[in-house]
Amino acid sequence: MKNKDIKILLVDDEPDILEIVGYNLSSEGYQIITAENGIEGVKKAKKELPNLIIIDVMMPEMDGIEACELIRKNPDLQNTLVVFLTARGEDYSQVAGFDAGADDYITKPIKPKVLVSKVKALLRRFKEEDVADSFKIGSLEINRDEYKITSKGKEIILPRKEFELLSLLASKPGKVFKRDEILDAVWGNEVVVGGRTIDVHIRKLREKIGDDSFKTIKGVGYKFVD
Amino acid sequence: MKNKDIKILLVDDEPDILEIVGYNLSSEGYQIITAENGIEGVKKAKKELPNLIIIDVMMPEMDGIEACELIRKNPDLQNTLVVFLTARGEDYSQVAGFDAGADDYITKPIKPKVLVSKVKALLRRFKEEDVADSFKIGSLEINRDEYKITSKGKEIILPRKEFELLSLLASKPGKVFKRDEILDAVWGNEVVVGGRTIDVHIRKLREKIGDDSFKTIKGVGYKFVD
DNA sequence: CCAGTTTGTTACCTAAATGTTATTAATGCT
DNA sequence: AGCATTAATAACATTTAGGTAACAAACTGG
Repeated sequence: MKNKDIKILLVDDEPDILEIVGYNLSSEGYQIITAENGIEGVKKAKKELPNLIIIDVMMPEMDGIEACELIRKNPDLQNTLVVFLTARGEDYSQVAGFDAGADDYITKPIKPKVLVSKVKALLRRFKEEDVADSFKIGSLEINRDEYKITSKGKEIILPRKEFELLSLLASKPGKVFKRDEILDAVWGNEVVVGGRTIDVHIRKLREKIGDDSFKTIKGVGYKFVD
Repeated sequence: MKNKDIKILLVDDEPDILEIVGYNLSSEGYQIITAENGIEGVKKAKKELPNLIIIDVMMPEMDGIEACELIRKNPDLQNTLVVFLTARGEDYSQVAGFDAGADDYITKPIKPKVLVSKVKALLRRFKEEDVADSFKIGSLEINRDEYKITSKGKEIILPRKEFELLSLLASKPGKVFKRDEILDAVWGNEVVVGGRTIDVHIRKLREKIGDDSFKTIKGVGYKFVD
């Protein structure tokens, strides 16, 4: 999921805040929707189903806490992230906010950097859940995003090339990867390396993961077996 | 410490206020003690040693400011929190109140939700259990809200960047954070820092927290291990 | 079984990545 | 302003991943 597919709803009664926050987030590529009070905010949330809602705690008519509670009641918005804007020192709002189902809060005065990185961080979680770039093969567990490999419950640290080579082979157990394919995928098609390079890396993987996991098909390439 | 172990003293000459505040707080489980004037308030404070005192600024005989000053003089009440009740607009009392040693104030008319959240927030420090945004990793305890880190029971004070870096890495033990990710999260994606910046901060953390807790994955990034 | 070819293995080298320390710059606090 | 703390950088040291060479071993087809 790309940033342009992510909708963010901003709810604040101060147009200045809407503008500055909106500007900073849209320059990251996010789709921005705004609302100027809690009631409108809840309405738009239900209609637009944003991925993230940034809502001011202190607003006339309906405050952020109340709005958040309403939002949380809507089943379509269960997975929506809610972030509160609070004035520094309004400590209580954090507590009440978390009670109401907020995922995070940002204190005013707003620092664009903080704002953007917080939003990114929150949405990263969201993206990760979507993709889940990890898989299991027998006793082997590979998490590409976290760069983590677990073999028989034990964590193994692999250098980059080895990691990439393993995760390539293990991504399709049983498939024979030709040497050309491997070079393309792991080294890049521009890079030229010597003839023994792949072998050496395979060897290291055999040492660390287990000899039987890697089969050589002479004249063709290698395959990973469970 | 649980709510039922927390004592709150309410001091106000208006029985209505005592009742509404008392009701809302006792339904949160707090122990409530009341007093109808400043003199009685101070007396009960010394006797009961409450964790929190909510005291009206405007009272006959002895006003809240005076009472607060007396309370602060008592060594047994040094850690007691004092919150003032003031009518909106009585600006002077805030200033005078903080001088007198108040920790916070609440304006009338009292909104139960605001009151309760404010009290919760103030009392948070007494209750380590239900603190939001804090977590434990092995012998390490991180409380993001309070900017506090405890390692093996000993409190460690970390500067901002180090704190943020550590709490990032420790938030997902085992996950390898790529240098880019770290820069994004800790420094913000706009900031450009030199190539050795992360390393230097990692180094400081290794000094303070322990060398083994941080693993380097060359060409990728760092990870925190238990 | 033999010559040619492909792959395995080891040891070694180098560039790139990271570690370290000292110094400078920025920030915050009184 | 002046001190103390923190952050960033520069300069240098160290480490390691990754590549290679050189040789050994294994497979291949005839």
